[in-house]
Amino acid sequence: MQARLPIHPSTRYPFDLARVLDGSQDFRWRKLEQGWYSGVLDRNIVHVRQDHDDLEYRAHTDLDSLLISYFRLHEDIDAIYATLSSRDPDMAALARDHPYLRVLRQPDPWECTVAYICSANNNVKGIGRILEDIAEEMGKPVQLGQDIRYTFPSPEQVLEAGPTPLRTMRLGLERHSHILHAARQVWRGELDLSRLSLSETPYPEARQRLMQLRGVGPKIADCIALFSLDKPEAFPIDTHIRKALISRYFPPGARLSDKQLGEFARVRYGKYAGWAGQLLFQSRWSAAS
DNA sequence: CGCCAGGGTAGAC
DNA sequence: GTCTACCATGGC
Repeated sequence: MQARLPIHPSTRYPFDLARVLDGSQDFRWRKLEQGWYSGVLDRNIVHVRQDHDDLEYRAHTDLDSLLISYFRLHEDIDAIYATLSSRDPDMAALARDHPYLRVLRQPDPWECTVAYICSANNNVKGIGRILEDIAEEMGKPVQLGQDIRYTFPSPEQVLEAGPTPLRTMRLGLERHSHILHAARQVWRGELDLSRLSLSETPYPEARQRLMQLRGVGPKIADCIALFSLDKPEAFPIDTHIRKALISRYFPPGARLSDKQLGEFARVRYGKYAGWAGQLLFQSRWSAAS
């Protein structure tokens, strides 16, 4: 089926599909012809394209609510940017320079967890390659027209496949055992990811639970919380963010722990600190030194 | 060939 | 709490 969704119009911070998807937090989007993109969301293959203030899509079933949630089409993006800008002149400038940034709401926290376990000391291309390899090996094929993709395997599917395929994929850095361990924790119910996404589970608790997984430290826990658990105050601190914060707000050579930097960011940027962090990340190569 | 990539862990002090 | 070696692979 084909369908079309209205994009909540924002004059100041317009929606731009290509800029949202290219090099975004979600690694499995592929570019097709004529502005179409191919993705797999929650076991659905979907093609999306922007037509002015509409989002067109092709899929097997009605994905209106899924796409509205994923792209935050009904959210007041202006309000988020306005909050950040009012709190910090530096953020106002960054918002002007990067008006197309959106933190996507990824529907499957499990896939997000695996993705960011694989992000440690890796680049975007490498992360995407690992995710595709895992999906092709252990997921199920889904087809739309000539486009064949693979669903991301559930923890159960990963466990059924056993340790051998993950090992032979040579993921590096003990990633295969981290993924297997995480699959066990989730499958046994010792870690309930869907419960972490509820508002009754506050950010600090969600973060702490995630960090009980092997290969999930503070940075990766924050990525999972921000991108798939609806915790906008989560503030992932990597090497770029560390440098950006210190160069903008502290004397050169200042020594601060990541914990101190995270607290600083949440106090300074407020509830949407995570969005501020993404703006800093976007400007990582253009930032004045 | 060497260096880097959106870190995490374990062990040392 | 802070510092360090080590982890493994692909891209350039």
